[in-house]
Amino acid sequence: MAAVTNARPSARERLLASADELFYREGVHVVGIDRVIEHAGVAKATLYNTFGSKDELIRAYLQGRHAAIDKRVTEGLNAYATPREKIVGVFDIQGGRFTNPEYRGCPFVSATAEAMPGAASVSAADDYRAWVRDLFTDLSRQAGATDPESLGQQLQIIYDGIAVGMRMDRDRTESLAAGLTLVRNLLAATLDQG
Amino acid sequence: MAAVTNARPSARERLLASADELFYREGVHVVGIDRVIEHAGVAKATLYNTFGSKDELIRAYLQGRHAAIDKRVTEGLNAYATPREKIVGVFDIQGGRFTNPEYRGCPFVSATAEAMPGAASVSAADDYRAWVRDLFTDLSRQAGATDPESLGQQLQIIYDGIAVGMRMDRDRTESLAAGLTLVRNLLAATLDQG
DNA sequence: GGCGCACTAGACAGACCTGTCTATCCAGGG
DNA sequence: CCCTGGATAGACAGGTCTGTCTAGTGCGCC
Repeated sequence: MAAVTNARPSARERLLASADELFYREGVHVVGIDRVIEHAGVAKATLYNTFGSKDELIRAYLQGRHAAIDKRVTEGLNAYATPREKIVGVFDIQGGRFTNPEYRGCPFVSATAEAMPGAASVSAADDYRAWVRDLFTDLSRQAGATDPESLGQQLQIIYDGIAVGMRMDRDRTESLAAGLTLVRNLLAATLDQG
Repeated sequence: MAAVTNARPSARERLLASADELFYREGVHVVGIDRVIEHAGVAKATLYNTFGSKDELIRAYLQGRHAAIDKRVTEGLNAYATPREKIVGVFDIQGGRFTNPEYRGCPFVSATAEAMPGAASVSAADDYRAWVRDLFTDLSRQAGATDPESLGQQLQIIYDGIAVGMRMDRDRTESLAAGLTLVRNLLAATLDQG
């Protein structure tokens, strides 16, 4: 007993955790491979055997962020009863992240800000944005919107705008509060009566 | 005659034009000094004599963008009669830029995406964001909003959200149209009756 | 003519980047 | 026992980055 399968995480897991922390905090262009492997305690050859290139490591980092957000939002939405409440719920759930002092903006917006057209980050960001759009559109449809695509897109605009404001402006709670007001008024105007 | 004061632009002007083009199209981190000076046809020593560092060149580039937007918006707004129309006018005027195929997102969002805390780009972006905020807040006040600060912030969220969507999504006109709908509904809800 | 100044070309330093390669180690399974 | 496979450290190649420095050029103005 005490086989102590203390199981130090695998090299792949440590690399991803290190990449997630450093890439998010400082940026995918700013952080070099050497810092990622040094922080992970992993040899450089292991990184290239596992991921093949820095670009693919960035893709894996963004896919991990996507999966984590999906899980957090999907599970969090169970606490909300109606589709309409769930829409506001998305902003509540993500707003909790946004107000974290370590929040540095949407990782997909940041990673693609200076990406070349074919970069892995771009396709990872496309996937994420499609997921957000579908989430809002589906909830809008369930809430009985007459034009759920349009409402979904408007919600995504607010979602993006809040994320930008919370990264770049001083008072973050202010930005989140204004965004929530915007969402509630939008839902009232769109869903109550036609 | 024909003194042909063809007046080739000064080294400073050529550097700024080159930086504006390359930094905006490809990103301030991606484009190196060598490419800026080569495209400008200017010696490296001249760049460092004129601006002192790459960081200050980036600041000058962003200040130039800020001044150009200020001029374009301020002049464009003369065509709109009421404060309320002017608010929508800001989105019309900037929307024209957003739909340009060379649009690559808000230069301040992109330049600061991976900037270190003390970088020149951060303070230039702070100045720009304060200008946008004041513009919307002042117009909201003139339009008779009961809480112009709140309305101004909500408008900035929409403004930022449109810019993000137009950079990252396929169909740009769709994003702009949704944003304009959002703005009009917001104004109707906020300004008509109290 | 001659002075000063803005500019030019380009080498150079020193650091950092991604990615490859060698050589070694160690644990688990047959 | 030995073999395999994943992991290790670290040198290395070849390139790029910012910023400095030297040396020289052309032009306006006194």
